[in-house]
Amino acid sequence: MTRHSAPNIREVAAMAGVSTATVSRTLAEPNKVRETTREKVMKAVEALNFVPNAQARSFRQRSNRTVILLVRDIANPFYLEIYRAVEEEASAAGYKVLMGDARGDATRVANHIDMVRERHADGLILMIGRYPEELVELKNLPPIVMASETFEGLDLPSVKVNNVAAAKGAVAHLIAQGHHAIVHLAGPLPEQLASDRLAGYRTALAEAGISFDPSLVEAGDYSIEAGRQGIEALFARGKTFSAVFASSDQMAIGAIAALRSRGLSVPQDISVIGFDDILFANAFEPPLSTVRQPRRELGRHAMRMMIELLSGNTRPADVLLPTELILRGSVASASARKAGSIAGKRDA
Amino acid sequence: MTRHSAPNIREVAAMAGVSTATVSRTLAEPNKVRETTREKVMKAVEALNFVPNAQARSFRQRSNRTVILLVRDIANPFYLEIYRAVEEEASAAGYKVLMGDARGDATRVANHIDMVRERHADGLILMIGRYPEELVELKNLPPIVMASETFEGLDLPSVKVNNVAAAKGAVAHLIAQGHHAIVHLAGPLPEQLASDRLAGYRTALAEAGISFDPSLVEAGDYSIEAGRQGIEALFARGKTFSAVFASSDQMAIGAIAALRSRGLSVPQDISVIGFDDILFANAFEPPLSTVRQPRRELGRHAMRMMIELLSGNTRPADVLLPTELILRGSVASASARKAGSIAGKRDA
DNA sequence: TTGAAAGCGCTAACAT
DNA sequence: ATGTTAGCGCTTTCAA
Repeated sequence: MTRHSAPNIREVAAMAGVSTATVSRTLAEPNKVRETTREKVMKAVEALNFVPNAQARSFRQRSNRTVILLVRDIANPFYLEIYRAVEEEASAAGYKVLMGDARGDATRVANHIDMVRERHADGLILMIGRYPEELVELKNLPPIVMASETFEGLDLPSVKVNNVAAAKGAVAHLIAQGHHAIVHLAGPLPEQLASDRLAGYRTALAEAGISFDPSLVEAGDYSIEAGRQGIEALFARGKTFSAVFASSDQMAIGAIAALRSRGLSVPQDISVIGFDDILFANAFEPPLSTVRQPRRELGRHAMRMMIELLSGNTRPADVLLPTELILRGSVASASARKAGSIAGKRDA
Repeated sequence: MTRHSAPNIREVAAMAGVSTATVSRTLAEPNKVRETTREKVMKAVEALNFVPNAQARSFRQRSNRTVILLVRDIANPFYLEIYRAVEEEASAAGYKVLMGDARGDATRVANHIDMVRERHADGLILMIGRYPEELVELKNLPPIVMASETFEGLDLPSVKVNNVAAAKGAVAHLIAQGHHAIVHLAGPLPEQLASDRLAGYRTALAEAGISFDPSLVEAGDYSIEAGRQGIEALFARGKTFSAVFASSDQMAIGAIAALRSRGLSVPQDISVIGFDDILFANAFEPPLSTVRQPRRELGRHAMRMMIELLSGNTRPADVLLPTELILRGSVASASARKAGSIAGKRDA
């Protein structure tokens, strides 16, 4: 005689000769039951191959220990390491992580917010740049933590890097190498993240006494394709420049591909700095100079803040993480540029 | 007077002056209630801002319309497009997708299997190469669909490409270009996927009358780093070769980086073909020749098969998808190689 | 077409 | 230390 439906807690209790409460306790807090009882229960659990129904539990407890990590674009490798860190931190605390892909589509964002309202998940870690309309009408916001990006004028707990300073540092490096006509491949303006990096770019120029030329700025969605298109647009407008500061490694890679297809090489003709330091940055040719974000820390903090938000009632403190300018082969000095080709250097 | 807890179906029923059953029906099957009733109910729903509790619903219905997509390594962009397709197909059918990362770690796989046993999810789409021990003891397997990879000796519904034929085609192309000493950067042997591609490689050699040299094969986990290490290992053993067939684009990219750091250039000195056609393949320098997998179709089929498995009781038919050899700049003919610049000193 | 009522499987007061 | 019991919010027979 074979069982076909999963056993429930009552059957275990019956077999062990105890109440369902005792079975529940044995499984949840084993040290709160007498050892002999625990043994009886565990024997029944194993005999019946009992697996507690998590749905019933989370229904009862009104929490399913699941959070949604909603990212701007899941195809950007930048988010993967963040996901990993979030997931590690989460599973250590008994949480699950659902990764969602916004793809710049408002309805997709709305769907994920609904999942929280419907209690599919307890909270939302947001890595998107635009404030979702759906949240406006909600009187009680669900538990939300912002990671990497923030919305202007909305006070949500956040963890991010100092984008203004990071961008300024990257551009200052280009200027120090003798570059003056520097393109900025920005994120989608006027989002906060994109604006911050643009501000850093402008500050670096200003401090070097270089006047800001808005026509050297192209906005895009951080994708390879956006980088390609940004460069094409500049050429189409007849702009000349000797360096590019891109707001993502993907855009930098797209930009380099576009430059190459115009017969320009990097860094001999044009220097390029990206942002993020994705895994591919170092394997790329030339190895990409970039602003490294501490993704692991970003993810860990985001999840920790979420747990804090979910368990306590305190609003977690905002966190600002440091960046690091990683110099590889995609930048050459403007003078070397005139002198000729410079071989790129790669990390171990 | 502000509400602080979410309203439940009973409050809606009370306000609308109907039973909870009617509210439930209005929301689930609106055409089964009289229009006037429907209007009353909807008015109450809106007044109270009622959002049905999905946890209670799935608890009651014993299904939460969630499937887990468990991938080998979430850092490999190959899986992202698959995820997208799975997610699209899923959300069209009212399903959610949870993406899990196996990272070659058995306990991580076990955790995800437990999630299904605990009814956190209804089914499992597996994109991993090793049969999880945990499944052996289970008498009733949870609903599982294999995508891209399969386990030998276990009959699970699967969707994948013809790896033998695809690998054979890629290697045959290298041979046609005059290459004889061809390295194969394989996946983790003896997994099915890795074995199939190795078989294709061997078949192509055999058909060209080239004898198989096992020391030209290096196994790895499809990562950039694995590609790099594979090439280093070959050099360490003093092997010479003029072409590389890698079992993933990531390995191909790692291989090219390693070759470059040895002063060898691609394709002038060494030709390289990858597998997958990830987004970066085309932006890379040189643009990577590769075997394109129909990721979108792979994902769509996997999810459709899962829905079929979950709703019907039929075992979905296996699906075999075609691949396409994409020729870009990373392959040159062996004769052009002799004519052109030889930076490599290793192979005389 | 609608309502009454019985749970789904579990946990957490409260009682013993 | 253990048992009793009352639900969590919803769906779904079954009856009316």
